Amino acid sequence: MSQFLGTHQNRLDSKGRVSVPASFRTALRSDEDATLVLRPSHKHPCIEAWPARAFAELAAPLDSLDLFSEDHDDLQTALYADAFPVEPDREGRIVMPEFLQHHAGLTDAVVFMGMGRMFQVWEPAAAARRTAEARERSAARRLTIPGKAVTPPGKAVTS
Amino acid sequence: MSQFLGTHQNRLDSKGRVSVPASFRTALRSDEDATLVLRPSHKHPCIEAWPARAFAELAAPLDSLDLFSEDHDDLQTALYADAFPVEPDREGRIVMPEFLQHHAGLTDAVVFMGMGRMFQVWEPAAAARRTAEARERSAARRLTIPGKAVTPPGKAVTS
DNA sequence: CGTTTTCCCATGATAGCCCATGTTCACCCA
DNA sequence: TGGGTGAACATGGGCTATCATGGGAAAACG
Repeated sequence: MSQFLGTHQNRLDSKGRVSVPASFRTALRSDEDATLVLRPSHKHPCIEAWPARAFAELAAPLDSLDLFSEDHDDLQTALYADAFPVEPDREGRIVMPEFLQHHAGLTDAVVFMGMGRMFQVWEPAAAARRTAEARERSAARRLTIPGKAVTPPGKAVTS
Repeated sequence: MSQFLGTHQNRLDSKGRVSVPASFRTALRSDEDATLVLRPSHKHPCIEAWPARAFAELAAPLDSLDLFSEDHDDLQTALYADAFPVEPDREGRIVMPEFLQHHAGLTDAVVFMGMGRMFQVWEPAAAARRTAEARERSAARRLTIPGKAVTPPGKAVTS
């Protein structure tokens, strides 16, 4: 299964490097291209990390938009301009661009949160808050994953 | 597909390992991938264990949800970030992540409860309380099993 | 030519792999 | 039907490969 699962904590060294958790690396290896695309999340103070492949798929819908529309322009800018491609070194580390460190408020320790197709990078305390919030809200609103693939998509989130 | 049935009790060793009950292992082997995905239940102080295959089916609908909805975000976080993939060693044991041991209040002995598509892992006393409660309430409300051999959609995932 | 970035090697810690053993359970045979 | 016997199971512990992390040397950059 090539998904990003679980939560891991590693350290930023003096050069701004962090080891990508081993399990995430193996998930990455299933892709032919080990490149990661880092971008600031626009919802949270964290960094999103997409495998190159997945990022491409994510961006693909852009092509269907009107090339000269405002929306297209904005989206394109938002999506591409803030993106940093990084390649893990042979030890499996990546360097966190200064800009992104600042966006996520990273200092010493960093937390990697698996999100399936991609993963997020957080400052530990912020990560704890976020997971607590997500757990709470999922439980409170009785969010549930629809059973089986039989369910027509759309009425997905049942109570 | 074979199912997880019955209740078994085993011990956590000093390294945090437990033997998965033999009958559950054979049920697992019917899958091509023996990986288990462990997650904290959000309804009970116990751990849910899903075969990789079943977990993938469970999570698949997430991809069809609106990428920008809050609900999707919360669900994704709650589902993936708290998930721990584990692979039984050749003796059929798995290591219980510290975090999950704490969530379920595990100390020495642990109870495995078959739940059909997946199974749960409990602290023995809590398991006893839970089964008693479940029996009682089923009897009181005269719950019956919905007809057909078809899996009831919706109910499935609620832990 | 100085400074920064990238590559490479070294090391301690950790987690996973593998072998060993006591015990229980099931099956077979007397 | 009871006892014996063998295999499967649960458990313990050692050892090795992998991982995370640090630092130094070479290369790129301005």
